[in-house]
Amino acid sequence: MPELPEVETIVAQLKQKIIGNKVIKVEVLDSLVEPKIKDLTPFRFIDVRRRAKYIIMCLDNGKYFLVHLGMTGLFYFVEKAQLEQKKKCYQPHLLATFTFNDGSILTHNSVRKIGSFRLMEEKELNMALSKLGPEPLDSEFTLGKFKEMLTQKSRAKVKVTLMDQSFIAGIGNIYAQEALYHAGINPERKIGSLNSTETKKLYESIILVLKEGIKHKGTSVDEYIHLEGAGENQKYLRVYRKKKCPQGHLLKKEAMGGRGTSYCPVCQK
DNA sequence: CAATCGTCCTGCGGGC
DNA sequence: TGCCCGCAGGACGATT
Repeated sequence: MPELPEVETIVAQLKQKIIGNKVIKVEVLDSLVEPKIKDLTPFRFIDVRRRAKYIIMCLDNGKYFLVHLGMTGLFYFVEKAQLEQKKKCYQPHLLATFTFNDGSILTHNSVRKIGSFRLMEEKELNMALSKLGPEPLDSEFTLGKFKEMLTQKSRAKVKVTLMDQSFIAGIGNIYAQEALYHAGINPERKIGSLNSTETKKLYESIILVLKEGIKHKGTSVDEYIHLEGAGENQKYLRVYRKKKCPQGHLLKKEAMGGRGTSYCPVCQK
């Protein structure tokens, strides 16, 4: 599922491929968006950004596409010369198509359609993003800041809190489990029970597993691929969808916050 | 305030 | 062999 590292990877590649290109045609298969895209073209993309798990595509007319990939959202960028031979890759589960003046296309696809693709004015965009917590890879996210944030949540379970987008942005079920294993913390622990050493370790582990994810261009389990193929981070996972931890201990799997959660009863205290 | 549940959606794998 | 069931889960709103 696309979390911070997956979205970061896609955004970096979109920047390379679409900034400055003139869009001459847009099709979005969503009854809420369709009326809004009348008379939108032509326009150019002037920037692509990430906030939490959202992709923000900035248009040169002051409008924005705010995209959430849900669990199965993908982008394909196809050069004009390859449109025919690559049909099988970009046709299934098609939700949106941008056609550029050089004949290349950008498509958005999603098997389960649990995501969103909205055209917004700046005010709406800021409203939609206003409730998100801090970015874990920002320089402003310091250990001191993290400790201060945790004091507001002392009775909540640590795993559920890491996945709370209003608490901290961009962490989902994969990287929450990976960070907790790396930090040696049981996902069911209450925030208030973490001592100073554990808090520091968790802070460092969050940053480490997210950076690992970006370095490997995301985790390709189920549908996720980036614009140039599959990610590699699934090769480096420690507990997510695993039977044993790297130490060889049998993992436990329990539902937490309605999500499957694997953890090691030996390594994670 | 915390936690859970239902909702959206569809492919796939397990079980019989 | 084929079919049905349930699981996978990000975000959000309602409920406990």
